[in-house]
Amino acid sequence: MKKPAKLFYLMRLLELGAKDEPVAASTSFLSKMFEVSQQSASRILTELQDMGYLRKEKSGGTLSIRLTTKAIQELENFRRDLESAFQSPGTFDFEGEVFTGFGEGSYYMSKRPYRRQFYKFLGFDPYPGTLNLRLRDRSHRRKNIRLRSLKGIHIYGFDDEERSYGGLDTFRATIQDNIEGAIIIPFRSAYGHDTSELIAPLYLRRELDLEDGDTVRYKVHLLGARPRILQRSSL
Amino acid sequence: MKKPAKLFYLMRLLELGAKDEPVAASTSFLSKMFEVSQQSASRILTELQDMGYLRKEKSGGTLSIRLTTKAIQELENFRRDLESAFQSPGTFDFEGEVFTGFGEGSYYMSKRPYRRQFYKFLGFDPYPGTLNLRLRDRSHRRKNIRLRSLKGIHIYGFDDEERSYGGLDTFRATIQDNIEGAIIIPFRSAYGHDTSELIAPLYLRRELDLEDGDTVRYKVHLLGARPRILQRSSL
DNA sequence: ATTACTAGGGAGCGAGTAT
DNA sequence: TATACTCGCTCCCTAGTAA
Repeated sequence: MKKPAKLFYLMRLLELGAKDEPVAASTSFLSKMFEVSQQSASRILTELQDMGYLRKEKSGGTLSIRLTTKAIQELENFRRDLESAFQSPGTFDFEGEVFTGFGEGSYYMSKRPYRRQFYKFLGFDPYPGTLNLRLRDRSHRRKNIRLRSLKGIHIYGFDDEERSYGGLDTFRATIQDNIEGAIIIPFRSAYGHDTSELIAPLYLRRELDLEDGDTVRYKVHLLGARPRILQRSSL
Repeated sequence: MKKPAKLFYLMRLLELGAKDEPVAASTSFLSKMFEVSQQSASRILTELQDMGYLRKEKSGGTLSIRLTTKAIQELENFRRDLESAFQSPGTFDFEGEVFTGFGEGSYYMSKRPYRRQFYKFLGFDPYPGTLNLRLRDRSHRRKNIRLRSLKGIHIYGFDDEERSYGGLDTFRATIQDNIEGAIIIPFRSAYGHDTSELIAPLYLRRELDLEDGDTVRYKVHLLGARPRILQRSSL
C-alpha cells in the first residue's frame, strides 16, 4: 500500500477513536468511513495489520480495531510535517542523534578555500568541525533523501599541494530553534542517507552542551540562498 | 486522482513553499519530491492544475508552481481534521451556516414521545425547535455523509391520532465549545447531506445570539451514547 | 448478519520517446 | 536541457460469492 493511502486510512481510524482503546468496527462500516467497498476495507485492514499498524481483535463475532504505537507515531510525524509546511513553508524539520564521526570534519572545515566560500555564500566562517547526526526516524531519513535531491548552495572543490577536495552542497539551517548554521552534503560523503552534518559559526557541542546520543532538532531552509547573518571576517 | 494522494502531493508542494509565492520546480525535480517518475510528476501536476489546485507558470523554460486558495483550504481542513483526530478522537468537527428551515422542527420536538426518548437517551429535554445549519465546505459535507452511515442513538418513531412520526438517529454534540446538545438525523429528512439539525436543552438562537448566515461550530461525539448532562424533568 | 477469497476490469505507473 | 505523449504492465479496485 502506498504511503498516502496508508496514512489516510490510519487517520480515519484515529478519528474513530482507535488510539487509546479498541473501537468496534465491521468491515462494511469501515467501507463507508474509508469510502471504499467492503471488500477493500477488509483487504486494507488485513494489510495494515500485516504492516504492524493495528490489531484486529475479534470478540464474539464483532471486530474491534486498535492502532499500534507505530501507527500513532507515523501519524504524529505526518502531523508535524503538515504543521511545519504551514508554519514555515520552504523548510524541512529534522531530529537527529549526535554521534562522533571520523574526525575528518575539522580537517576539511579548516581549509581556507572552503572557509572563504562558506563566508561568501552563507555569511559566516564555520567553526572547524562538523556535528554529525544520525536520523533515527524513517520519515526523517526519507525526507533527507528528498533534501539531497534539491539543489543547495554549491561550494566548489579545489586542489592543494597534497590532494584534491571535493565539492559539496549546503543548505542554511536553524539548529535547536536559535543557532543559524548550515548542513553540508559532500558529493563524496563518508556517511549515508541516515546521517546529516551540521556546521555553524560556533562550536555546537559546547554551545548546546551536547554529548553522543543527545537529540538535536534542526530546520533546513530550502530556499533563500542569500545569507541572513553576517560577521566580520578576516578571510 | 484519489483524495489521499492528492492531499499528499499538495502537501509536498506546500512544504516547498508554493503557498505565498510561485516555487521553481521542474517535473524531474518534483519526481523526487513526490517519489514517483518524472512522467508521473508531469501527469500529476497537470491533473492538479485541471482540478484547480495549482497554477503552472512557465517563465523562460522554467516551470513555477503556485498553489491556489482552493488547495490551501483543503489542506487546512485536512490539518484541522488530523489535529482533532489527535485532540479529541471519537469526534467529528463541523462548521455550518444558520438558515431558517420549514419550521417543522418545533412541531416535532414538542411531541411527547420524542421528548421522553430524548430525555432518556440524551439526558435533556430539548427546546422545541431545531437549529438548521448548512455545511458550506465540501470536506464537511463528505464528513456528514460518513457520520450518517454511523449508528447513532436511535429514537423510535410512533403514531398519534393524526399521523405517524418517523424514527431518527441522534449523536451527542458540543456546540460552540460550550453547549451540550445533539444533532438529529431523521430517517425521512426534508433536508439533504449538506445540512445538519441541532437540538439542545435551550434556545440556541437566543443563547448564542444567532441570525441567518452566522457560522456555528460543533463537535459531534461518535461514541458514548450514555448521557453526560442531566436535568430534572417533568416528563 | 459477518469476513475474505477469486476474477475481471480499470486506473495509474514508468520506459521510451517526440517535441 | 525541458514537458508530456503513447504503450504495456502492474496493482488495486469492486462484484460475486463462499464460508
